[in-house]
Amino acid sequence: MRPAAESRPDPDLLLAWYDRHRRRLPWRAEAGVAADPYRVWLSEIMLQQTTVKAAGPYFLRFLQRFPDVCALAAAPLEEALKLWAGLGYYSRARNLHACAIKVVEKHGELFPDTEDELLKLPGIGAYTAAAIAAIAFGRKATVVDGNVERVVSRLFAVTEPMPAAKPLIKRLAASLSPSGRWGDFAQAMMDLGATICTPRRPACALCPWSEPCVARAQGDQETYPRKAPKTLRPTRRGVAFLAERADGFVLLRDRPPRGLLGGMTETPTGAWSEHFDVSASATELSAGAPLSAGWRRTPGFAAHVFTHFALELIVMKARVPVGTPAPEGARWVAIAALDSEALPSVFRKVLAHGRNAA
DNA sequence: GATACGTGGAT
DNA sequence: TATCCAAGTAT
Repeated sequence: MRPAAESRPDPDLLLAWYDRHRRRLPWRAEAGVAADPYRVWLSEIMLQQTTVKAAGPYFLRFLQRFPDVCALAAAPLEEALKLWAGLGYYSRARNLHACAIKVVEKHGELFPDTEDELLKLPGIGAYTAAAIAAIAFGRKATVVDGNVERVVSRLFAVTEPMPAAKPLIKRLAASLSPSGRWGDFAQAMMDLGATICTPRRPACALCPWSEPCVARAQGDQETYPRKAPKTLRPTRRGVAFLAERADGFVLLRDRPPRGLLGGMTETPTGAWSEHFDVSASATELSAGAPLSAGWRRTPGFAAHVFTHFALELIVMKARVPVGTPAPEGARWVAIAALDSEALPSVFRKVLAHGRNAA
């Protein structure tokens, strides 16, 4: 017979732990100080599927450039995309900008303070609506992110695999109700998952809820949350074109407004396919080039891994005369100015690969 | 419900 | 090196 946990998790115990271990984060208000909804919103969008460490510098740069929702709404989308470059999931930046405009134009420059209204805004889903309602406005809300899913699945030993278990986990999470302090409680749940109830080697000895944790009692806490088998990640291949002018300019163009890396800047590239012919000649590879020039294949390739596929790009390189006009839709950009372009990491790799090649 | 959508760090 | 993972959302 398995040992059973003998009590239910006490929300006040978690809040007491939170008060002792509260982390200082760039977007987090000091204890007892009202949070700024704009900062809460901005941070929650940035933290979607993104580590605290990665989001931190971006948050500070955004806040400096766009101190409030009006500043963000008044700026062109391109400004926001440039500041977002490198952070990933670029639809977040597009929705962020759209949301700012909507808040200014339809909500009198104030974020709505209920989950239902927040949910109607672009880029705000179930998690973020609950998080903003609780953290920025102190509303009662069940905030369930990946941390909370892990904490709850262990507390109650939920054996149903993710993501099918999400509704059950939400109900179980909702059963953990503090008597107040909903924002602190939400952050405490997430902090517990981030620092104690970690995916691997959870620090159960330091956990305020180790006693009522069913998985801990069973000794199989690391096996939660259970997950369905993952699918394979295919490799796509293609060609990227690096045209470099003698005076230190490279050819860039803008990607379509939606979809993968939508609205961002790229080095011109052909189609990416799982059935790409790797043995093609330089002439064949140059067929999709943005302009005619002496294209040469550089050794190796620029490799990048996305969530649902890996990418290997052959980098074709050409030196062109200073007077060469940019083709329709493309533009010459000074190498010294690349840092201020909305260039995703994959294209920074292409540039590095091509420019390092002989 | 399944899939598209980035990136960099940890193990 | 391979895999997993991180404060999810939109379609």
